[in-house]
Amino acid sequence: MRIGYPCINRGLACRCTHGFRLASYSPHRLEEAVRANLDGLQGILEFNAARGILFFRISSDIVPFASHPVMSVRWQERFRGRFARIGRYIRDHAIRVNMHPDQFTLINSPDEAIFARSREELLYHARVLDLLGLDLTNKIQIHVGGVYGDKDSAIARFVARYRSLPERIRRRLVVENDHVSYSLEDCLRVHQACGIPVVLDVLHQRVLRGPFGVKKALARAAATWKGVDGIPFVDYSLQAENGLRGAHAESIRVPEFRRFLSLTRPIDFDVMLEIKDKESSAAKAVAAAGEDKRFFRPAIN
DNA sequence: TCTGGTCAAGGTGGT
DNA sequence: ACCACCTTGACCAGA
Repeated sequence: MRIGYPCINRGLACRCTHGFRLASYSPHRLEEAVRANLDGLQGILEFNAARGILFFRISSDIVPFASHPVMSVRWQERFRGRFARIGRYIRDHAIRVNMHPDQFTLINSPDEAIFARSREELLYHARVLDLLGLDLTNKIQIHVGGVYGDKDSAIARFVARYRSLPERIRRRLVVENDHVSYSLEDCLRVHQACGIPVVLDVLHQRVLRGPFGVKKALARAAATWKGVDGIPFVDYSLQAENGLRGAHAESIRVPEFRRFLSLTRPIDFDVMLEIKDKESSAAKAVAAAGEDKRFFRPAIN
């Protein structure tokens, strides 16, 4: 079990999310942003590794506008060496990473142009992980997408489109349940049809299916992962206690997290904490999980 | 230097 | 038909 957080470290000055407006695009601007993002990523990974936080979601902004027609820089060649160095650091420190293209990436849209753009966006994400030289346990997670008035045909379209994707994308792609349209059960149907591994989002699952059965949900999601995919991971977030519906909590609630750990024993999995205060909650979760036999400690050297 | 409106992309659901 | 919300940060124009 590794524990991590997505994209942003709130305490460090380092960031890997430097961007700019499309209107201000220039090759120089792009190169500056990527350089700063790679430096920032390295800094965040070092911060994390020193604290036993060995799971991290790399921001899709690492190369701004990578799949947009405006892109005119051969960024893969330009930054090959820097990506390779960071990748070596990731491997040497037994870190696992993932990426999560945002909600505009829809492989089941009836609109072929939207699918084509989504495929390009997925290809970009695969290229980043390939440039880092990371194995197939480092995943790209997306949602099933829209319903378009008919869930059965929307799922069938997802499956057909998934099968048509290049192996380079398919081998890293995993699908996550959402809190509006596609429940865990829906994602398992998708898995049955095409073999894609399923990421459990613990909060979304509770929203759509009620408060019970976390372990069963996890066991069913875990069964969709093959050896080459590594152990499964989950997205863990929690509702703000007195906030509006859907509002995410500011900070982890350790007793609740401990219950989650004990409830899911002995299944081994990694945990992505989608919580506002990021590395601060991750450090608390690492401390809480330190007592757990599943928690991963790399050999020190 | 500070502030707040706005940012590539789509879909859903409420009015 | 239209608009807010998604999750939230941070860019950038205008003061």
